[in-house]
Amino acid sequence: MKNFVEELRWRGMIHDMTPGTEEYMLKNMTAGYVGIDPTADSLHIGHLVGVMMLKHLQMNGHKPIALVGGATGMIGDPSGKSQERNLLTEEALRHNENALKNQLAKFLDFDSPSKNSAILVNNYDWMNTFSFLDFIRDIGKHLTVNYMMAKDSVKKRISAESGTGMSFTEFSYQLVQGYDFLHLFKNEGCRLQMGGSDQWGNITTGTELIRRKMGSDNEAFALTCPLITKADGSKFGKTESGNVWLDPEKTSPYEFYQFWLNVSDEDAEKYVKIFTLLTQQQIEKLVVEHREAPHVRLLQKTLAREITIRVHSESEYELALAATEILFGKGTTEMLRSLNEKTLLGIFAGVPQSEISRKEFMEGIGILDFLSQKTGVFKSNGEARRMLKDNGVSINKAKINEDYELSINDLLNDQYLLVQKGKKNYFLVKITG
RNA sequence: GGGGAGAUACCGAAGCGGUCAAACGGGGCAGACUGUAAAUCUGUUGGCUCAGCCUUCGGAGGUUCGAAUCCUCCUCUCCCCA
Repeated sequence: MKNFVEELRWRGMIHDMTPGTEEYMLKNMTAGYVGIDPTADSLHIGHLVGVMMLKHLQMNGHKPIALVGGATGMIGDPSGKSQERNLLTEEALRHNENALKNQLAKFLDFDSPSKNSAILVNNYDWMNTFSFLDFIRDIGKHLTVNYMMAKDSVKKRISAESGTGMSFTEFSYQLVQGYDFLHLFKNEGCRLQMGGSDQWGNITTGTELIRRKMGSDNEAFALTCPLITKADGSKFGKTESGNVWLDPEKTSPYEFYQFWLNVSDEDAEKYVKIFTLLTQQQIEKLVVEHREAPHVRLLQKTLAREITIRVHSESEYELALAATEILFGKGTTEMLRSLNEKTLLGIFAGVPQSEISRKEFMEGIGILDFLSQKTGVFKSNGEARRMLKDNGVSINKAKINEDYELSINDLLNDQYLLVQKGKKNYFLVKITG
């Protein structure tokens, strides 16, 4: 067996683990699982650490299990939450489960002929038919409320500061998650649960339950990774426009690529270890090169390339790269004009778009009206006016001022206008009809 | 049930009869610098037909030439005592 734990260790992906985990895994092929809440029909990059842990698990010869928390998602994990969660319907759950599996397949091999093929399970399938009475008798009996109350996630919610209190439903969450582990232990021989460090409490409820129910010679293990942080203290995985999703409909490959490219130097060193499969030697070499010439942003580019190709595709990556070149590189009006329609649309796939009829355009539109009312680039005429005054608006990569008059000569491919607010915000306007 | 404090723009928070579209801080956006980074500096941050006008200070009324500021009622939040 390859040393899975060591692999995670040098990558900085271990926060805590139960004693004996490393020793056991060196000797035995181990099935391990990570739980994913099916609250949406796409993963976002916050899920990626868990997914990468499963990936390494499989690459090191162990068996990864992705557990979709259909049942637990219906309850809502109280960890780190200050409020009760909304509950999902079964229909939504199934839809989400499917979508998640497709995305996970980009990382994990679900169809391997070997014994460590990845599998996907949904705890709804075994919790669904588990009656309340059976559950509290067979499972609830094994753990004391005292034990459950001692968990941080519970303590925080019960304490006086959080005025809302905690429902019985959420209180029982850890027990349900704990039972998942027990179920997988019995049915899949699963001995390891992994997750973010905030999951430690929930995971150990599972190992505890297994020990009490199965006897102390049946060991189960917990392994958590540190919460991903950003050097500036803001939350990882969020941009101004919200979550960064794997689904190209929610976050375009271009935006996705940009997210990773914009990572700070400090974070890039961490992330390249966590989110790419490059070897230790390769990464060390990259880090050295990066430090010699930080402005080249070798780390960010490598990081962005690796993840974009894995999540999307080689060609999506090429397109994102081309878009980046034009938008931020030495992109000029001439370059824009030289693009054919297909390339143009490909590049700006993730950019907000709006339409104006040709008739209206030909009749002449005032620049203020165009920027606010007609296209929504700015919320109000006042804002548009200010930005023009501040030299913050470009059309087709050329700065314009308040006196600018739009004409047919501005159209790219005879029907598009590229409006730019500041350096980074693009809008594509299409002239229709 | 009794007593007290409060509700101001994206958020926090000043203002307590006119000079208030409302100080200050944070956040946002833009400009300069730069590596599409960080830090820094500058501008801007209700709307419009923009030296002017219109709508905003929990809601509804009222007093006044004039109200975010005073009065009445209502709604909500927080604190203390039972």
